[in-house]
Amino acid sequence: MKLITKNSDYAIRALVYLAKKKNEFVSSAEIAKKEGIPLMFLRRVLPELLKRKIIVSKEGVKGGVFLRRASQTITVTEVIKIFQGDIQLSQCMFRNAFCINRKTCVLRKKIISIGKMVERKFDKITIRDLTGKTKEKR
Amino acid sequence: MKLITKNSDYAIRALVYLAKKKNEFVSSAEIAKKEGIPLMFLRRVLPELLKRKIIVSKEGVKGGVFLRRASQTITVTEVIKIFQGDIQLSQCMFRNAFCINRKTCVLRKKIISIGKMVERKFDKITIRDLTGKTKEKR
DNA sequence: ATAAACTAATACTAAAATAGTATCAGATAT
DNA sequence: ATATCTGATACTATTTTAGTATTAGTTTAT
Repeated sequence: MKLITKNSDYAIRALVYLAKKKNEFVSSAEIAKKEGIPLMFLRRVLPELLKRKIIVSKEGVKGGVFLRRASQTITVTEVIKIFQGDIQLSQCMFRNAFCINRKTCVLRKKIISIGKMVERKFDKITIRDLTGKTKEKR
Repeated sequence: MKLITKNSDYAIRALVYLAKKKNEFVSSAEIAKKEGIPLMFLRRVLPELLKRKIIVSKEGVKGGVFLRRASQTITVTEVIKIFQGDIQLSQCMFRNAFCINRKTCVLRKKIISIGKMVERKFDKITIRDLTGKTKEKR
């Protein structure tokens, strides 16, 4: 049971890195190097963040990316959803024709609510929280 | 992000089925048929439950399995751990040599605590809870 | 105008996890 | 003796995740 894949992980790290450097274009090569992310992997991840308008990019020499939105408005949930979609349950609970109890299935309901809870937790974590610039909230 | 795999799912379903039928040997074929689980799959899952002493089995004609422990003592966490192991974090956070901040990494801490929370939630759900025989606790 | 430094898009391969199947040996009730 | 069951194990298929490579196009500096 893995909560976060490399896609999301790398994206989050990149965003945190950018949050620390705000207001200047940073190349993907720099981020990759500093954060230990495979460059080619990162270069497939960043355009997703661009499409969702989380970052701005500029092509060409002295190009790169930077944050488009304030780091405290970007949540971990948002990033995870881009790369991993919604939290999925055991799929047969939805699809399996044999599962007659689908509508009343207790486990299904419980798992859904646990998924929601995880989402809410991640929702409270912003990129800014991960920069170490803010004091931890309890 | 999938919370439960088929292994765990099928095992849980089988256990719930058994919990409803307590005190008689039930064949894996019956469980498979009634619960819509691929028979051969289930027959690989049940021995794991046997090893952990969650069920008792008898070979041969009129053989089968039944619950060894009271259904309210068997938790979903216990079953999930058998098949999925502990909740894993994003692994690079542990392994990646480049992650200098490992010890202080805020995200890592947060994910660990979220994982623990999920575990605690599943820990509160017993097989009995899933039989529909008990009234739901809030 | 052209070379170097950059991103965008896409196609591809590799590795790992998950899902499912098949086979054979042995136990037991009848 | 045989049909009905489990145990063990090896195998294949599918899906997801991870990572690489290629080509095209943009922009700055010279």
